[in-house]
Amino acid sequence: MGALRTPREKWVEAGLRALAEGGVEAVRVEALAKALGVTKGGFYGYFADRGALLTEMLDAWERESIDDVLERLEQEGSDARDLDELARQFTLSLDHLIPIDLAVRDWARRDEAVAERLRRVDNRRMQLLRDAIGTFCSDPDEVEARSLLAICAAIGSHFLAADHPGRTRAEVIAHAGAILRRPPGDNSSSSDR
Amino acid sequence: MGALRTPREKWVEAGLRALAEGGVEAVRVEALAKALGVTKGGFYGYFADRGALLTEMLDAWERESIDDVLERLEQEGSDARDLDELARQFTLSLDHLIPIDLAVRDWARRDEAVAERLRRVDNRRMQLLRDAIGTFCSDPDEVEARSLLAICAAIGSHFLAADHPGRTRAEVIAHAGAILRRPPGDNSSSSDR
DNA sequence: TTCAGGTTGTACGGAAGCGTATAATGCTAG
DNA sequence: CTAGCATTATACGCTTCCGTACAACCTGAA
Repeated sequence: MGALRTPREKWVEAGLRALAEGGVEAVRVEALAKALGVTKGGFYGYFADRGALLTEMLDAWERESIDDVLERLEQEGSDARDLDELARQFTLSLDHLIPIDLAVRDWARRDEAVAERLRRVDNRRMQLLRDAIGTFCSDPDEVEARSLLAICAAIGSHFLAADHPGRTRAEVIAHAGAILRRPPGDNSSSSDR
Repeated sequence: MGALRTPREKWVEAGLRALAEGGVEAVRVEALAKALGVTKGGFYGYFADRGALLTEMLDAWERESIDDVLERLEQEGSDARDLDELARQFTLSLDHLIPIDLAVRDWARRDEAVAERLRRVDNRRMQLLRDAIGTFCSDPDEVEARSLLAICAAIGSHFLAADHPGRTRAEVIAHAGAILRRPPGDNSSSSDR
């Protein structure tokens, strides 16, 4: 057989890179070919059309986003129920995934199939947060609200352009994490008993 | 003179509608013309090119986003320092602006000029939040962190696809607001005295 | 070495989209 | 009513992109 010079996976990788940098609209067959140093000639041997590549890209992203984080947490003996550790693993393993993640979120607003995948990923992450926060917080409503704040901070801070005079964004985020980790005091207005 | 059938402003409005629905890439001259029931013939009498329209769209968005909210707050006698009231006015006046806002955020990740405008808007909103939260919170670091959590929740919840079993997203948001409004108890780990 | 297979380059047709040029149109003032 | 002028429609050239067709090419096996 002929050699497999730029295999299927290369196209997916290049597609995800383009997605991260320029959004869905930047995922163009001919542009990816140029980035790979070939022409689009071989592309249609692997994929029916551009849509097929986009689907496969989402498959890869969903797998990495869910499996990688979970495996990393479960296999390295770290405690998934520690919010600190969770945040660290998130930012570590998601590091290169974040730009893709953000692009997918915008994409999902206009494509229901993408939204469905994002829902699976987000539900998975929310459950990790609930478990972690549940270790020091008994009221389920409070757990849910804190989890929402945590994941919104993780997402939203990348979409936020505001400055923090005299501070670093990372410092403010750290303080926000401390707030969410604070055990609810008796001054809580909710019926916590 | 001839009549002004589809004035400059119509193009900007149509552009913002397209931006809200499909992102920057959906702002196409010929598509806007069709949406306005005309052809692109007259477009280039008002705008040098597509970029000029985009700039003008950003002008309009920035003006509305900042001025409208501020005027609404200052003129209606409502107390800008009440977080509840602030949140209400935000969701009210930003209601139809939210889709545009989200599209601009994604756009800003790839265009420094857009990021600069977004920074102005976000800084303005952050200051409103700081003022409101500062009324019941003395530690500046704590104020900053809570403001960040608040604005990230406002933004991020629109990019989040997760479900909240047995609850409404609005209910969880309401609880999150209650957390952020909770005066810091003595169990705070910060040097708050 | 030769040949058959998959793989790639090149060329094509068609659809959008931009921006320009020019003709048609319809107000509106005089 | 008419002439002038702003507005609009139409047509064009250009570019980019998609997807297809086919020829050229490599590679490994016979």
